Amino acid sequence: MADLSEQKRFDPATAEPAIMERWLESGLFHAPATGSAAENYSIAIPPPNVTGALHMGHALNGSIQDVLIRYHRMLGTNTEWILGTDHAGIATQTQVEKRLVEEGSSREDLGREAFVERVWDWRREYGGTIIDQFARLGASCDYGRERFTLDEGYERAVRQVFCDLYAEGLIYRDNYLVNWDPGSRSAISDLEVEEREVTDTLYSIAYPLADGEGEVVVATVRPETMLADTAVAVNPSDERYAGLVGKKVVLPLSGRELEIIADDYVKTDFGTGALKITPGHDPNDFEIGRRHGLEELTAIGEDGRMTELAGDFAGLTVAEAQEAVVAALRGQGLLRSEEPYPHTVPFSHRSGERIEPLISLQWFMRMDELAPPAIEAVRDGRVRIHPESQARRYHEWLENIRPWCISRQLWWGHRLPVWYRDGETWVGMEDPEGEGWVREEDVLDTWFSSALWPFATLGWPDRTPEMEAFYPTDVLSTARDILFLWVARMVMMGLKFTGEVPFSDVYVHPVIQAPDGRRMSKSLGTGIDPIDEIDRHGADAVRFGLLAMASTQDVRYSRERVEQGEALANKLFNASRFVLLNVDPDAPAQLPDRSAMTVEDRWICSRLQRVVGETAGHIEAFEFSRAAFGLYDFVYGELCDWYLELVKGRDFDANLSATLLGVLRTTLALAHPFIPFVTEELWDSTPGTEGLLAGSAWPAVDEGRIDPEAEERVGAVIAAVTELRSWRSSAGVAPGRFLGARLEAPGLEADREMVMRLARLDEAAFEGDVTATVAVPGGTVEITAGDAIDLEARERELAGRRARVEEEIARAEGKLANEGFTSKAPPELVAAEREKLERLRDELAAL
RNA sequence: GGGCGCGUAGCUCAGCGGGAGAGCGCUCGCUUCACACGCGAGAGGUCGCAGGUUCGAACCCUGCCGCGCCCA
Repeated sequence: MADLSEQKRFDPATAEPAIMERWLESGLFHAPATGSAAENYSIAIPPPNVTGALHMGHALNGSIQDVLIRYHRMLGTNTEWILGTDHAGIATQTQVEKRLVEEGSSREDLGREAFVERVWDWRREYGGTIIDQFARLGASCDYGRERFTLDEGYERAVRQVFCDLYAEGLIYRDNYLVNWDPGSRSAISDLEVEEREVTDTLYSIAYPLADGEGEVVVATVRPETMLADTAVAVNPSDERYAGLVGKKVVLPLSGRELEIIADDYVKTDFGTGALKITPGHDPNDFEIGRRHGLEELTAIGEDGRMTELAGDFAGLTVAEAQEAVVAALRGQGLLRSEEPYPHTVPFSHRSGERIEPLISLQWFMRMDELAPPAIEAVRDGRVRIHPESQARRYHEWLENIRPWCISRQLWWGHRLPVWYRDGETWVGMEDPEGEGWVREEDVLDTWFSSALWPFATLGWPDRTPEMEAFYPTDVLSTARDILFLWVARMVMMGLKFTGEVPFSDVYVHPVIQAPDGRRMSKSLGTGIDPIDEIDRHGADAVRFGLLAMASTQDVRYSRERVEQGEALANKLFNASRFVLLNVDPDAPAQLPDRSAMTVEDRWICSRLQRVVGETAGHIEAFEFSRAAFGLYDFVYGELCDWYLELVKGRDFDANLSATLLGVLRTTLALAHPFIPFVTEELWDSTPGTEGLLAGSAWPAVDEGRIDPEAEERVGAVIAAVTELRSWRSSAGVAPGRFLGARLEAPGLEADREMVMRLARLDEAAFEGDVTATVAVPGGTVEITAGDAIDLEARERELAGRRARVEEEIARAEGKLANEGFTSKAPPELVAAEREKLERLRDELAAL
């Protein structure tokens, strides 16, 4: 590293790449596949979308996982962080299709095989982007074991799972109402649908009774779907329609007759209380239709245009058809009203287009048998969800689980291992033999393959050494929004196919919002690129900032926190400079005996022991924000502000050198999981270290170094110096000026030198009239300031202080006079209150 | 409509039964021999509102107001 005496600041931009290089070369990130999963520690990264670029969520999650991984690696555990990307069916296909359009070509022009080859080209060229970005963050993943959900081995795992589930009847083909995304021309799952608020028009349409005796008025926002109506429903308890159930109406514009049925789903207070039923184009109607055995007609095709069933309207787009239908109804005098109607409707998360519910022949997976074991696994604690409150949502989702539509009308992905010939269907690990087989065109939902991630990445279905060593994994860290989409499915699949839960702890991290509280999103323009932030502030700063933000609730991105991290890295750098430039580098590599240490040495060691223990506890409890702040507070509030200042007057002998170096090494190790770069850089320059910090041991807590007496004494020194500085400032004493003073406080006697030096007081110069008396723990300091003080400022401040102390005395007296308090509050609290009162009275007297 | 969560210093957030905290910002002062990405000292809050429980409530309970997210 650069010459410490010259370099006054840590420069992440020059230091980071070289350090990452050393880590990668060391092989530390690559765990040997030895030992059992029970003794090893492993995390499977939530595979980022291969088309993706690192966003704040990745950066946060990467920082969290890296803290866990580095911490456990330092504990000496064989630690593996499994890295990889998922093939992101729709997103990747769309990306490549866009390029083809720019080239004046298209997917269809190329044909399936050539198109898929193009996607592979694309993936080879750009698929590594996000992996490189994780490296910028300092993520200590196993870059040598990178996996992709379309790898050959992975493909085999997917096929195995499909075939097994098919053989068991859990995977089947059926006509079903699916969320059709006209944008991607594919069915998508419920979870890829996003509800948005829109204002449509609610039309009331009269359906004449077939017997000519009046009409039934129905309300709908989608009049064009009436062409596929197969019933009209009313609530069975609705007296207005009691006599009509079982009768028929004539469907306008079509002439078909529809039966009036009764179903509880219909709300009596919505619209007219009569509902047109269109099983082919509405999810609720579909359910009602299945209950009543209604015909499922289709008036809208997969291309978003009206079908033959629509008669005169055939060929029109949905929007055009709506207009035409409304016009026709108006012409026939059947349109009773139209009013604006705000409601939420589904949109495709992928293409952004409005979902068209359509009936189509799709592949489904039954979840009702897989869900209960996954519920049980969380209930009995084999999988623990943090924070616990998230478990409830996991349960609710699994308890109400529905069949999962797993087929997608795409070319990029795992093509279903299904072949058809005449009426036959072939599903198997091997392709069918014989002529005339036609393979299913559809591919599997990307999440189907992602659900196998924790074990398919390790070579399942083979019993590989990797499976043995790293499965089940330990922790899965993720954002809330894929708790169902992914986490629940991994648990189900893990239990089903490996017999074990895929991880024992799920940590659900908060969502980082834009500084204005909106979602961070590229489309809203509210995104902040973590790589830009790393360029500006350094990876350590970004990591620290994000971890500090990672409390229990969603938070707005706070650049101040990142700057705080930057400051911390720099502070540590300079504290290290101070130590390294002053100590005897040949000092012993062990801490001196307690008996050979001064009180402040024992104090910092004691404090450091406690902080090490607390930090480990916070990491293990997934309390990253507390851990980060605890580290910051120690470095600033104890190590730099007090210990290094206390040490400045001393001779840097072997004992002090050994202590300073020991404290520095422990502090660097403690901070390493959070800010790995700067700590690694400094480690390299610190005597008594060997090899890389990333491969060194987490500091062992030495109970014998915990020293309540030293903590008490130095605590008193700090309190006294703080009081004295405050007095100096308010008295307007020039900061550099030494004043004569006499310390009269038995408790501080042994440490008077430290108090006097840090408060810039001089006992030898004590002479003349005492101009001020400052209360310090257990006594007073009398000061002879002569003309050094601004009397007026001092008097003003003194009056204020007196008032504050009097107020506190009054409060304490009031409390102690309250019999409820003295009799019911814990005795030690009452005693503490009495002590406090005495102290305050002393202080007042001193003032 | 159901569920979860949040309203604490100008801003972003900790604290979740016994003296209101941090970072940033602000004010004053400092070339104090590691750091001006620094040091020291300060100002600034009836802890959303109203009730209740308790000797004691920012913290527990109830209601209301405002905001966010998830599921219908």
